[in-house]
Amino acid sequence: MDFRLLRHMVTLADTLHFGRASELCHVSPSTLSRSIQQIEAALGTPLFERDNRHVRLTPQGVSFQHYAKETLEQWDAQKRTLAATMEQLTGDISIYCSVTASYSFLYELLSDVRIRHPGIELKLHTGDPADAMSRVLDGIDDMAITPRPRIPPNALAFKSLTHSPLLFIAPTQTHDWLPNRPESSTGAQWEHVPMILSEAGLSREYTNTWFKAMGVAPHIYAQVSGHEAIVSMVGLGFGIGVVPKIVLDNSPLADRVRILNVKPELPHYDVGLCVLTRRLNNPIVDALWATVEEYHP
Amino acid sequence: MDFRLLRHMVTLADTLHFGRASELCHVSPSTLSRSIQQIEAALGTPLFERDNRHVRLTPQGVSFQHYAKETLEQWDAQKRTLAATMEQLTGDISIYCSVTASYSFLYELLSDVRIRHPGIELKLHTGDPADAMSRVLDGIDDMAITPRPRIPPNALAFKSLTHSPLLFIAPTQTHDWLPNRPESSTGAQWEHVPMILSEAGLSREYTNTWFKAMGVAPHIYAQVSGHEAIVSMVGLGFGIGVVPKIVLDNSPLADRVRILNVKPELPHYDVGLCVLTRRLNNPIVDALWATVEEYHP
DNA sequence: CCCTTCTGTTGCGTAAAACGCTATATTTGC
DNA sequence: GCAAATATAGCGTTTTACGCAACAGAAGGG
Repeated sequence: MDFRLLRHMVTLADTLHFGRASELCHVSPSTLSRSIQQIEAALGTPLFERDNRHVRLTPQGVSFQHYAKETLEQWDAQKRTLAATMEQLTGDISIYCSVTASYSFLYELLSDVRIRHPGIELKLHTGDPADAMSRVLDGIDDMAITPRPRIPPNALAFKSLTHSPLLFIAPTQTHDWLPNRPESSTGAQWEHVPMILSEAGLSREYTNTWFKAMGVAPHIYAQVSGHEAIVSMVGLGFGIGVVPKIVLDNSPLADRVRILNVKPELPHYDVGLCVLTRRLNNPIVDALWATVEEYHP
Repeated sequence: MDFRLLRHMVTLADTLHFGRASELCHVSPSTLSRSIQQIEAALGTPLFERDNRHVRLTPQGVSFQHYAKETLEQWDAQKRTLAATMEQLTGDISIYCSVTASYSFLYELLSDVRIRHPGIELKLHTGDPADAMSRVLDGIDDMAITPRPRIPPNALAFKSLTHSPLLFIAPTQTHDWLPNRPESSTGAQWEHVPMILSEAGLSREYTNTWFKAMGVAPHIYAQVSGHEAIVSMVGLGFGIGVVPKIVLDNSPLADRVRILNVKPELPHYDVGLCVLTRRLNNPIVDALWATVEEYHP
């Protein structure tokens, strides 16, 4: 069923005259006649009673006339709606990040996006940064804040936002298991220190590498998902943790822990935004990406 | 815009896969691809983001998907509605008749029609029978109760329902103007009798003819539209009236008037139903007409 | 890193359909 | 009874739609 047929039907219902209706529709009378026949065939019921001289709506015709008018109106309304949404960028973007990221640098970035593109709805999902990349690769989220991986998958685009040192943090209280000279670490000093580490993710990989270089296996007291919880547990005195400095800066429990001046230091954390390369074809994603680029060229 | 395109769009939106969607739609992938392009061209906005490997709805696509689903559903609903109305005859018929007709023989006829075709809505318009034929010819009413005209227009079909003598009625009280020997009428007897006649219509024509045969012009006291009012005025003693017997039989004022045994008698009144011949193509009109035929073969 | 597989799109020849002109049948009004 | 009006069927032409095959780009595996 073509909308043109509906228009023909409505016009004929208004004029009740094939000749005049066909002029209004800019078609020949025979075309109009066949249009009506086509609708009637599709419905299985006549819409007009007609002879060579008179045209009159059947009860079914009256019903269908209302239906057709409404349908055509809804079509126009839909076109107008879509035209309106085209004026500005409209749509959702979901971003996966840690709680810390949502508190710190991400906030000002998104504020700016919001002002420039009020039509874009941002959805922020927070969770363990270790899951970030797989969520983007699987298309669960459009973007994610994540430490730059050592070998970025080439389907992903990555843009650094900030660097942050990876720090050892200890409780403010003294404990007998604290390494006495962390500024010149040895495997023996660290062998029995209870460690509170990420279950997975880059910080865990770096820590593992660090311990391997020390020649000992870490004594893992707890594995935690999410850096924020590490601060809490360290603050409670359960052990020594490893978190990026930025997490500490944004933690309300920062005064319950202290930074250990450990040497050798852990590598810096290169935190950035990642996105599927092909998603940059999406104008909304691209608009956000472009905004990020201005902040971090 | 063809509904088939909408179906294609909805299917693709559900599967997000051209190959599978095209199978579900029983078309080739290329056809489906072009269908989507056609909709997008009509709307001026892309509905899907797609590359050679991924298909994804744009915000506009989400909006249009809902629109399309609803539109298709309404189409199905409309088809179901029309199919339901096709099961039984549905529609309006307007019948024009006198008050008397609506009280007497018409009532049982219409009761029967109502039982047989509950889908037919009967609209009864009452008024002066003199207008009946023109209202049918002008298409104001579908049918009318009317005395059979002497020369029926050949666009009209007519079916006798009942015969009724045309009667002279007089007040029950005596008046000096009453004809003393109506059973052998002369022009002199009737010359000064105040007559209460229809403004128009067959009863008036017959009465005019009758007076012409008497060789006098009637002394017309009042011209009335509608026979029922004639009974009232005669009952009040204003003059002698001419009405069909059937009107008298149904009048609550019948005991206020008496029938004059006038000779020569007026012709009988042949009351029937009339309809435009071409309106008999209408199944509803035809159904009613067929019912009448059973009553009056 | 190359190769295979998968998948949406396009070119093109064919098939279908839609369109308008004309003729026709029928009705209406004078 | 004749002329004007009017919806519709026939028919040739034009437009449109369809599917096959080829293509292009992307993902996944060895």
